Amino acid sequence: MSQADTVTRILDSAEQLFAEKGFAETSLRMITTRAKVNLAAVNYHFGSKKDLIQAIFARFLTPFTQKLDKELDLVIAQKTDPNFQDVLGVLAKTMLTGVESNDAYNKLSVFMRLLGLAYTQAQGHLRRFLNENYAHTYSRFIGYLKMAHPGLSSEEIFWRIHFAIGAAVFTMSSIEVLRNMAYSDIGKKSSVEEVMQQLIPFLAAALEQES
Amino acid sequence: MSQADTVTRILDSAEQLFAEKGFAETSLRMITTRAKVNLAAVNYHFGSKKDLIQAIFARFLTPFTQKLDKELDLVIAQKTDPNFQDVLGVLAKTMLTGVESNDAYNKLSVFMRLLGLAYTQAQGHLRRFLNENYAHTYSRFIGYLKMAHPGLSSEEIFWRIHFAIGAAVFTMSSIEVLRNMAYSDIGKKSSVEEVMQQLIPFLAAALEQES
DNA sequence: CTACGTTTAAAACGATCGTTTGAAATGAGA
DNA sequence: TCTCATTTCAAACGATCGTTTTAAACGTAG
Repeated sequence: MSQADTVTRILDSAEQLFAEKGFAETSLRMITTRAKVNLAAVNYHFGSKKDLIQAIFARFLTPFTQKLDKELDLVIAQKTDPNFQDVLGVLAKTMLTGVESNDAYNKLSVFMRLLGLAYTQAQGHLRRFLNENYAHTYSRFIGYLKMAHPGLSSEEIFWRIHFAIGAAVFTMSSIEVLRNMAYSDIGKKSSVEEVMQQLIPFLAAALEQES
Repeated sequence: MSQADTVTRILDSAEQLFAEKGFAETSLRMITTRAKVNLAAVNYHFGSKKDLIQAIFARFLTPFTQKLDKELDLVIAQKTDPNFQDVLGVLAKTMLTGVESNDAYNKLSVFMRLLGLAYTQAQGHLRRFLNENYAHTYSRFIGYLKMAHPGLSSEEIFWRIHFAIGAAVFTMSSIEVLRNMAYSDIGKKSSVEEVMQQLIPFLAAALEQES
């Protein structure tokens, strides 16, 4: 009972702090202080700092990829040849499921920032972990996109997807910096939701362009 | 004489290592070892690690923004009302000036990775530094984009530019990871140049879309 | 209540970090 | 050649890091 509390509080605090500062810049002492648990609790419950980082990604990604897999099953069951928008729609739907409140928007953007860090910061162990556990669903998703757009080469699909991921992840990664810049530039502080409503058509236009 | 060598060797080594590992993950001892200079040389010549980071950005950005300013002057002299492509073309031209060799491509991608880190990693001092020294040229550039596309609101311009920066910076930031992923996915290792030739039309399509 | 596995607590470990110190080496001008 | 400011060097500083250790507190089954 109190064990679960400790584990959850560590995960919550670490997630916040890692998203704010990055992995190397966040010490276990910061995490345990914010979580109001003993310093040794991280090593006791998770083993090491690396294992803690992987646990944070697993907590989000495992249910996420399960949900994504099921949604892909659904679309394929309805339509043997889903088009580009169908496939992208599955991703959008999965990402936004359960996202109604502003709070949920923030959780999503926190996790996208972590995803950005996973690419950006070295952390070889993390890339290995993500590859071993989630590459299957990722490949499946990319595969459907290829099938939906036979006119595009595999390379074009691959790079466009990652350009799009880049725009999304970078924006969410530095959204606080950007919102402050936007505020001083245009005098208005956009909400996270407003930013996403600008981002989606931007990505759609870029992904679907003719080559 | 030997001073300039020491300073330059430190800057070169630090630039490489920061781009590979990030700021916090790179120690002064790694830098001075690779540069083959004494550990104390960094503090002697630059003052502190923070000052070294700023010096690296200054070495690239100061001549870059000067060149960009001059190119903007040129375009304005020729055409009082440059269109969207004119303004974006200035940026592309400035970025690609002197970039013929593969080596120069790599230098450009190294610096874009550093720019990505500047957004991503906390480093409040760096954001302050960049803002104090280069915000003027940045604002000027954005201003011309607004003038060229009066149909778009300031917010739309702002966010689209940063979506595009995100796609570019993220791609260049994680280009080695992505090239390896692409290699295992599609069996071919794209060159940096090929990736940029895919990126440019992607960004153009996204930036210019009708709303 | 007692015994025992689980969890928490305080303290210390060795390693590494950025930075400072003081002396040795260097090199150009008088 | 001697002088003196500049630069390099080895060594050590205090601080902080992730991790380990050892014992105390806790909770539950017998």
